[in-house]
Amino acid sequence: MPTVYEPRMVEDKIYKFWLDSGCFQARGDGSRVYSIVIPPPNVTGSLHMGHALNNTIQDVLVRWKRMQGYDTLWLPGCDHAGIATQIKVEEHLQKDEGLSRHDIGREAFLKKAWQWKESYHKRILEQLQCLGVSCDWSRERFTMDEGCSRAVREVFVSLFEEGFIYRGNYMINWCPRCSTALSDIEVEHEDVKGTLTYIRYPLLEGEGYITVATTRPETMLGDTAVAVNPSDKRYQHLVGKKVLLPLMEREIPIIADEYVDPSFGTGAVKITPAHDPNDFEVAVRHELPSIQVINNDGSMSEETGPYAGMDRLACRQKVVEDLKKLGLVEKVEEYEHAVGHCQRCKTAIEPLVSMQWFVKMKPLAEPALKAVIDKKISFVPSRFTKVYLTWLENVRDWCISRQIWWGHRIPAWYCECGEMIVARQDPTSCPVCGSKSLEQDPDVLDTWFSSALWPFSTLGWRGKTKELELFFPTSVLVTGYDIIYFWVARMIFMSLHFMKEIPFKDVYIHGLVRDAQGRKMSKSLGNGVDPLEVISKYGADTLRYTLITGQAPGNDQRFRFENVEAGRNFANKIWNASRFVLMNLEGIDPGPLSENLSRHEHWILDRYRKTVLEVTSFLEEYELGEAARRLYDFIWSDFCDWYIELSKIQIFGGSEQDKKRVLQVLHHVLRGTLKLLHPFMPFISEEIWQHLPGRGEESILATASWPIAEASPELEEKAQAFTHVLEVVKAIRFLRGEVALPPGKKTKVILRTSDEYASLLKEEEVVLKKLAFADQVIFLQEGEEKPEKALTALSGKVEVYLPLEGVVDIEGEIGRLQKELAEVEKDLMQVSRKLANPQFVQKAPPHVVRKNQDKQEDLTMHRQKLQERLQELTKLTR
RNA sequence: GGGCUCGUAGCUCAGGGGGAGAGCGCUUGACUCACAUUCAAGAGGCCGCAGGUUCGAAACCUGCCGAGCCCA
Repeated sequence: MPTVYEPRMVEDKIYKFWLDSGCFQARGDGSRVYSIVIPPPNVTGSLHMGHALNNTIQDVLVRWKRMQGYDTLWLPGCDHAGIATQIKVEEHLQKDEGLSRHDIGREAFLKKAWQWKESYHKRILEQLQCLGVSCDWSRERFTMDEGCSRAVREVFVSLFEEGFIYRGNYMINWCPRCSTALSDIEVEHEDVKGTLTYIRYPLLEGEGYITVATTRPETMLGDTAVAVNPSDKRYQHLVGKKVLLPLMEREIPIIADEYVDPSFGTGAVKITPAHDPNDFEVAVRHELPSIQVINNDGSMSEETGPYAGMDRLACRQKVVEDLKKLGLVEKVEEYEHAVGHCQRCKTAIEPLVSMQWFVKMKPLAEPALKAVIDKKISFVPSRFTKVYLTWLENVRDWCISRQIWWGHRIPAWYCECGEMIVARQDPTSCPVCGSKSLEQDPDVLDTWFSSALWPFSTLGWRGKTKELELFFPTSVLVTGYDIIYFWVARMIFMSLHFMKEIPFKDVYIHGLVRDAQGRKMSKSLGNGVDPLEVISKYGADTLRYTLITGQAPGNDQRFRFENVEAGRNFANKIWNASRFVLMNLEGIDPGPLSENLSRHEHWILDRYRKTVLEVTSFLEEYELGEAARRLYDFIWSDFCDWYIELSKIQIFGGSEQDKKRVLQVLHHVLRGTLKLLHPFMPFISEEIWQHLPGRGEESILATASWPIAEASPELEEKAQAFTHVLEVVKAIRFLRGEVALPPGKKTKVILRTSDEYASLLKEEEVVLKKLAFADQVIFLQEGEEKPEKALTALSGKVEVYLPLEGVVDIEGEIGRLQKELAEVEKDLMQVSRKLANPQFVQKAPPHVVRKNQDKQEDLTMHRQKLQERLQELTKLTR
């Protein structure tokens, strides 16, 4: 084994080893089940850090549960990502061939899109595998594969038949660049600096005018009313009157509606039903006509007369100019307001009335709310419950038709007789008139429509498959908070409606991976870090470790290379600690632990036992970061810094029997530690495992059993004594550090203590010599005379002296001890004050009181010994 | 405007009613037979501010200030 861990020599080989063994495949043998369906990555491009985090979390959970003996299914797959992929393919087509999708036609375009899908799908698969994910590749799915498409069609037709899907002319969000409708949540609101233009609308009868304020003057061409709040005294006399709409010379009424906010602008607002969602609602209530003045491509419509054909923004300027000429612009104010932008292309959204397909949300949302309120589904962390609930409580109907080509085509046909047919099977003739001239709706469904079915469509629904029976509902969904609305909520209501069951029990929400400065990683900023580059440079285990430890549930994290290096160093530490154990185990089968263990062996076994308990319970609470950090501390500090050093005493200087016993302990602890480590760092742990003797039945770590630990007061007690020894070691090291003694320079150490500790420390003399670099340890009883020129430290009840003739600077030593004394006195004051408070003694739990009493006792003794020593040293200076 | 997160060591962040933690950085010393991607030792913090609850608050509650996110 090389002295430095080289992931590149290991990872591909190990992944292939796992695949060949079939250990990632769900068994389906009826044992207890743990299942996850992957949030399917988009086939638009390559994986980013967010994917790396998301999939690492899932892999940690799945590997852990697999080791616990569950029949685990982690079902992988990809999403066709309608608009996003279509944009990419269009760009590609334009760049390579200078053609638009309309130039080549629907069929040819779809062929290109499928080719795109094939190549990126392959890439994503490889990337996931580089990360080490333990997906069941035999069950991989794609949102547009045959089974998923069948499920989409079934769901669409069923919902239509049940009246949950309807088609109609309603206000939708239109992206002029993508030329498609979008759902409400695909619109991102951004504050934009704009203007608020105050326009005078002359009253039809008599003198005067009513002034309205608007951020979009060009839409006035489509106004069909002016509205005021019914309670607004300023305008009550005008309600029911009419104004003459300038430029258009149209008579429009002044109406009263609660929607109007009297404090906005002048308190009177223009109503443009065709281009504003709120105005649309007002128009419905007051039966106002709707005039479309902006076309789907963002140009002005025929309805606008002289403005027809102008771009909407150019028209805005022209309208204001013309109104100014007529003296109808009262004023123009600067104004900041939120403007909707297309999530995909960032173009400003145009609200339009358009013929689209919708899902009626209220009745579907209700059971989805109930399932979460009743705690059938839990969000982790729980604060995301509220995010989910408030959205669903206020949800509006979902526009699901998209005017693009890449996706599931809407299964609706229109006959020349006007009949509409929605069917599971493609119709050949009209059931009403018998005509064979049917045309399918050209639109496709919102990508999230198929994603909403993912947990059951991938398991074979609507067939009654064994997979559905065994693995549904799934155990947990792991995803980011950014798609709670898009995906989580929709999966829940679709599943409740069609499966009559929740899709998953827990929803584990993680944060975003940001750059080192805390900015969102994005293509336009160019600050993204490619997970594959990190993997090729540092190894997949290191990346996984970095992402997992950088994470607290639900919180964003920054990706910093300092942390990556820490992870790399950790991997190397594990590698070398294992190398040490394996080198010494060469040719030896250690067998089970022996009965007669030394104190420090009990100590490491106790530390290990606690680590097992803590790591396991952290995992149970989805505290993956804490679990990994806990393991880090155990491996680096307890196992490497202390125990391996201790074990060298017997390995290099003990009897054969001692050596064998130590190797048993080393082997036992390493074996268990590799298991604990495996979910987090699967490659390195498996590679070492394959070198480990005495694996028994457990030839593959990925399917080895998860360690079990129990409370053990006896072990704990035995281990406890050893911590005193370690304290003395630390005290000696501290004193050596004070005078910068190099480790090679051995010293004499004098310990003065009561009998009880003296016998413990005498028994552990070798340990003291080894770890504290001492060549001689002298024990003095209490009362025996102390050394004069020596450094002093206190470790509990043990006085530690380092007699260093010629090195000891008495003045310096006095100064140091005085500083320490001040500290001790400060602490002692605090504790004493606490204990002097009768309320504290009375009300605080007994163990806390006891603790403080002990502390007071220790500090008092400490103070006394410091004072004595200071006196002695002061005498020497005279 | 409503909701949520965050404010802890120089930096990045864990933690969380009863002795302030990690990694990196810094200082000192060391190529000691697993590892210099290392080892040993150390310095460094009114835990954002102000009230409240409590025997006890960095933690819980309220308000404020600052950073960010989501929704309208």
